[in-house]
Amino acid sequence: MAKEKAELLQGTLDMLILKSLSLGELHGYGIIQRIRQLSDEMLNVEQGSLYPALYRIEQKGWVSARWDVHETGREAKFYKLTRTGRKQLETQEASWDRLVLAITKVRQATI
Amino acid sequence: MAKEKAELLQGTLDMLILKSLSLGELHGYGIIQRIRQLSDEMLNVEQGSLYPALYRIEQKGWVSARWDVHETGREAKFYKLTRTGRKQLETQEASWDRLVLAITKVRQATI
DNA sequence: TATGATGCCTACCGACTCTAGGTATCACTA
DNA sequence: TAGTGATACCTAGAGTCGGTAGGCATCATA
Repeated sequence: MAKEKAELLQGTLDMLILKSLSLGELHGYGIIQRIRQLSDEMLNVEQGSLYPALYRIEQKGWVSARWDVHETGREAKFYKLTRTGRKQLETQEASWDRLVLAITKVRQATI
Repeated sequence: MAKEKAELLQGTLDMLILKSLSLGELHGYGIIQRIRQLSDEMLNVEQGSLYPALYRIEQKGWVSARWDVHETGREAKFYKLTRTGRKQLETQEASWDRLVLAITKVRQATI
């Protein structure tokens, strides 16, 4: 991982994928680019992390996939958020917020 | 895990332990209590998570340990942040801040 | 022609947290 | 006095997940 890239914590990748798909259908490689772009280059998801994650997420029914050809003429596998996936995204965002809040409390402690 | 407890993400436990020790020497069981208390009961560290984590952290030289008797008359193993540990805490807090910032950016995206 | 970007995938590793057990002491209560 | 819950330590094993490293194909560009 490049020196300036923030490393992902286990459990955050799913949320990032779901979030990027909530903005519209995307193929795998595009998810990586979207996350990198939206995070101002701070987050770099490795392909070896993404594809297994997509598989897991699809198994859980949070996304649906189909092969298609995009405007450049290349084939790619497009993923789309399902209704369940959208709910899951909300759940994960809420958990994230709780965790950030809790950790903030601990860090503010000065006793 | 109780329904209202936020689950820990892998990688956050070290920071919480180091932070709680930065407020003063503590024994293992006390670390759990301090984290729970400081987080307003939102974070509950399991013993099976804590003790191995303390061992790892001690191996890395971030804390030093000694057996002692505390005011209640009971024996306990007291942990103290080392200079290296304090540096590590700063590093981990900075990483955490970067990650939170990056994820916030992604989540704010609306395209 | 070759290199880099795009696009997909898998196998294996390493790190970490949790569950579930075990042991012992102490205070309190039925 | 027997039992229970809190305090205090520990370990083994399982499961999850992200990263590394590899492979393959296409396309544009140098």
